[in-house]
Amino acid sequence: MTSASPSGRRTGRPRSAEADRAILDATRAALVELGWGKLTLGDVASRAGVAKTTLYRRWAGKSELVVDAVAALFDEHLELPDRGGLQADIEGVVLQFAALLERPETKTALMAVVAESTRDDALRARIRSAIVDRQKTLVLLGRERAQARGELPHESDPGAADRNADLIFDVIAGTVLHRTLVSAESVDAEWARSFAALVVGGLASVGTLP
Amino acid sequence: MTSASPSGRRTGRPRSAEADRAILDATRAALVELGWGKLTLGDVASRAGVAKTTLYRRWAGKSELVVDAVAALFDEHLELPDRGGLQADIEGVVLQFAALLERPETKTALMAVVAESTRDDALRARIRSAIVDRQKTLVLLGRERAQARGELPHESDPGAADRNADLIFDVIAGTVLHRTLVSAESVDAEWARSFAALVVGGLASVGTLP
Amino acid sequence: MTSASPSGRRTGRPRSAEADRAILDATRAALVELGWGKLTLGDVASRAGVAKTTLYRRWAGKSELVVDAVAALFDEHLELPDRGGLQADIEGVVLQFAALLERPETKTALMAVVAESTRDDALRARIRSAIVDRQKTLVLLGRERAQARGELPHESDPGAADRNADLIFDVIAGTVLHRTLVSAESVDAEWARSFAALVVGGLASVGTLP
Amino acid sequence: MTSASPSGRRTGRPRSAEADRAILDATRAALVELGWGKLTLGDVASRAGVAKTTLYRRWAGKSELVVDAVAALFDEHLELPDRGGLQADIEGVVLQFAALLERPETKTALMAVVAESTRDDALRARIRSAIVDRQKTLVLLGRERAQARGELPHESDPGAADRNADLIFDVIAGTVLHRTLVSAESVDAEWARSFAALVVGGLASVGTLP
DNA sequence: TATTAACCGAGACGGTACGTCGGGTCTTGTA
DNA sequence: TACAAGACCCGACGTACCGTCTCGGTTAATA
Repeated sequence: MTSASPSGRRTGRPRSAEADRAILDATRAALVELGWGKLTLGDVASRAGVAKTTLYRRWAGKSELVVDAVAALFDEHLELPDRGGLQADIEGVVLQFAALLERPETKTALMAVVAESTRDDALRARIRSAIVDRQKTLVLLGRERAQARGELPHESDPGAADRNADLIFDVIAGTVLHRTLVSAESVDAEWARSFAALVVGGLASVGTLP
Repeated sequence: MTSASPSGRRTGRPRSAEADRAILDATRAALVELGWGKLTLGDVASRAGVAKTTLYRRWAGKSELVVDAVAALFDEHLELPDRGGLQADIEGVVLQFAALLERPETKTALMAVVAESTRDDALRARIRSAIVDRQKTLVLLGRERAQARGELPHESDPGAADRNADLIFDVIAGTVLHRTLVSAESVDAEWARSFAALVVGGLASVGTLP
Repeated sequence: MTSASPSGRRTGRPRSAEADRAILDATRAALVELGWGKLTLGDVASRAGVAKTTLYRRWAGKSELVVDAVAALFDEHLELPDRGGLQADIEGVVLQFAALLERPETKTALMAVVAESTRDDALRARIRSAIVDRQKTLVLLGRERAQARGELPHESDPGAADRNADLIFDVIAGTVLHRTLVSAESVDAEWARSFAALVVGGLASVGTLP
Repeated sequence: MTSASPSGRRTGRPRSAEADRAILDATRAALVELGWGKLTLGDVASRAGVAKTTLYRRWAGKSELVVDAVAALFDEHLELPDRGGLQADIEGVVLQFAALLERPETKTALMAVVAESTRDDALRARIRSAIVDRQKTLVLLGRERAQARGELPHESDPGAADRNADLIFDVIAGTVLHRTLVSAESVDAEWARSFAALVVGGLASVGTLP
């Protein structure tokens, strides 16, 4: 008897991990060269040296593939180094996020998959778990640090705390996104300083209210 | 600036204004039913009772058509009623913008055309002039009113004033956009109040700094 | 009023007769080069300088297209020159038919479409009207001539006459087909003479029976 | 002559004879259900409860497999019972051959593999040895019997005798094939009688010629 | 009022990509 | 070594849209 792995497939040739990697790399390269609109799955497959069927066996379509391809970039490039103070931490994450959004593959892909996700719940869930929620942990971590430093009070009502974190997350991510992709202007250190000051000021004033 | 465009055509049958209207209406209807991704120009044409030729004579492609179709909604539905105070004005515009973004045609279209525009300068310019700049005037108007009420100081340096308005615009538009489309959560009066308080608090604290 | 062609399409761009011709030519060329098995409609289209859609607008599939393409060859190359006697006429048509079946495009195509037609009634009808029935008229014409010459009696029962013609048709066409494609041996003048003698002898002996 | 083919493999697991049988049965079943055109080797393998590898180890492709599958039917169902006279013997073999060709698996397969064989010499050889030559022995046997009965003379020139047998074979097999598959009409006893009469009459008249 | 140039609908056209299917090969674990 | 399973590469399938191009026919400003 032995084995009987509960869910896993047991027989047949196993899927090639090499192929997975090659496909995601090819997807990012194609995004850089062609952008979302002109990217085709046939082209991705041939760049990856892989048959189209191999690609479709793993991903249901362009959107799902691109989400996974750019999610890896978010994992690699977003972190929250401790800069010693709340405003400096915010500046840091803003600059990091902006740098990510200015990469050609991210810039062209992120808005597109979000647009698709407005009509596709499964895709939205995938974006949320692969990209959005991971960014949000940075906000939570930043708050913890600020509270440890005494820069922010400990919130007594946990519901209010969550709402507050969500708000701050939308403010930071949304503002940088809009600046970068809609206004199409670059984020430099000075802009990051101004924006972080605004947020910190806002937090301070809100914190004083009951 | 009367009429008589010097090089304009003079003879022949003029274009049907009826057709323009029918096409834009059909575009919005198709966006609601199908979303950006599944919208096809052939379908728009047949909904509008119009030949594809007629459509292509007026718009270069899907993106341009959709920008014009949703721009009309922005023109119709965005304004800045005077609610008597800066924070209330911000709350009002936030709720209005959120309501617009929750319409199915806007939700699916706006991110998509922005995504396309990351690779197409002409499209970006069209979006800017047809949609973005018109929203920005609301920010400028709001500032004027707040200054007239004495809620905000007059900025002496015009460059700094512009930068400030741009920042506030990115904060407001970006946050609402992110909340609505990325976080996919609705904007209610309470959220609008919290967010507006944050912005006003931030503005106050920044205003006090040199 | 005037026109109103009852069934014909009136509006829109008319179909290109040039395309029809180019597609059939390309089909024959591809049959020669590749044979039935390796012939693809995409390749035919590109040889013809035509889009695949143009091809599919006219023909439902490979079989239908090939039937039409080879039918044209039958029309061009089968006739019944009067050689002055029944046996000589049969020899002539046998040689002609064999020459047709030895062309590479016919050889590879005819059996293939007949094979397909065993499962497709519409295809069988198409083959019958485009190819088979036209050959059969040669048999009927040959009989008329032979009767005019006094070589064959006039059949009094029309049903028996039809059955007889069908039989002779199956004998002639079938034997040549089998010799050429199944036995895969060539048909020369001597073989044609032997075969025609057999048929004429058989006819004579049958004719003497009640 | 038992086994022990000199160069044959000796070690390892021997091939399953069960699998061979299951594959050929599955092939015939699939031919009946799907016809040649829609028959796929993957489907045959799964019907047979066998991996595709196992199938490809034994046959090079669809054509070869189908030739073997239908050849078995020819072996089973063709024989030449002695009916006491040349014409009756011919009628018998005609009816038998026609019955075979009216089976769905034979009907759809035979023309298809012959069509393939026009471009594939190895396949043609396989068809010849597995199917055609076995039918031809019936013709030779029939001639022997007729000569024994005194219905046909002994041919002095062996070359002419071979040519004659080939001709009669093409006439009989070809005519039945054409009647059944091209004309798509059934072969009944009366048609068989007419046709056999024609052949016997032809043979008689030819026999009298030098 | 007649001319005439630009418009209009319909739909065929050459393309490109789609997502699926089948062919034949290869790579697992098991017998 | 064979076997079942199933992933692999390849190439064709038939469809859908793209944006362009004829068609025959209409319409309004101009001459």
